[in-house]
Amino acid sequence: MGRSPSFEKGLKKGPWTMDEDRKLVAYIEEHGHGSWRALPVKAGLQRCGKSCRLRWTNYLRPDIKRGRFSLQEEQTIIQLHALLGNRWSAIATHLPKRTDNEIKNYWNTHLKKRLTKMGIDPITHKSKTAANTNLSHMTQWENARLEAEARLVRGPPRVASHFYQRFHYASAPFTNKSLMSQPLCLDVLKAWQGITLSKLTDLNRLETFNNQTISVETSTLNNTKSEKRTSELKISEGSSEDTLGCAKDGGVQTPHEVSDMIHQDDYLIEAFTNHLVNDVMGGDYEDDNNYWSNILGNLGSNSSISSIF
DNA sequence: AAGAACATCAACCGCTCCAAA
DNA sequence: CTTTGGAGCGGTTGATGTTCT
Repeated sequence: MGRSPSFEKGLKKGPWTMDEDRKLVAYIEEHGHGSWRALPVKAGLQRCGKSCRLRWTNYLRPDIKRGRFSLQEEQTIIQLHALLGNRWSAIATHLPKRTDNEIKNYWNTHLKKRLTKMGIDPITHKSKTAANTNLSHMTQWENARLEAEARLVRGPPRVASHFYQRFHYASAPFTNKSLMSQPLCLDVLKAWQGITLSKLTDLNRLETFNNQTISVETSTLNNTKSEKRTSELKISEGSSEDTLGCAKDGGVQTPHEVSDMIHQDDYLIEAFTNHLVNDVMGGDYEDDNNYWSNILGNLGSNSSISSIF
């Protein structure tokens, strides 16, 4: 492939100095970045345009959140990675203020190892061992949920394009500020998850899971911090019918059934969307609580999964 | 205390994509 | 239609920091 342009021109490489950072920030704040290729000369930097762009987008940009990833963010990354693979830039669009590079690094240094430790293949996101039935159960349910999310991420559904627009572009229909600034498809699924869990409580459909009740406190879009709900999930192990319960009309649906239903029934999406827009979106969900901490908290400190974290 | 091993993450490289000529 | 060049993406490297022996 030959030598890089920066080598040929004798441009500086390696870590950026504070002075270089200052020059780059000052220039972009005054003129915008414009053509990255032309920027270094105009800004008085001995760097290639590519290096400047990287430094700006991954480090100097003012709208970047740095530091430790929240467990909520971790969950989002894992879910999106299952859905999108190593498409870091696509994943980054769902994590406001995080860069693709940062997410990629975090995945490679933390999350990948953690999933491996849990016996989950970080590429396929499936349980590596048949013995790990609890996790595969969870994975199965998660997959059904992710399929629905994939539909929303990939493009407009066949029905009701106006609904899609209202979701995909967090704009006029919503007054909540937190909704204005980020893609909504994930939130749709969060809401769905919350609704599903709350329905479980309503219908009191409880099965057993290793004789253990996992109590999951859910904070959905319509739940403010002070109005969190607690749902009890009991999952039947050894039952021929997978029943990580999703209750509907008094019955219990398996993840497969839900997945099929999602595939076959666009009307469901519209109905759900309707419900979400009309009944749920009004609430403040900035305090949407933490998936992992709740799960782990309720599993207890003796749990083998807890020890991984 | 010192060196080895491991972890982290900023930065680079090579490649693809895509718009403009 | 083909070529060209800029922008962006994902994989990888390597400097630095931290932990272990």
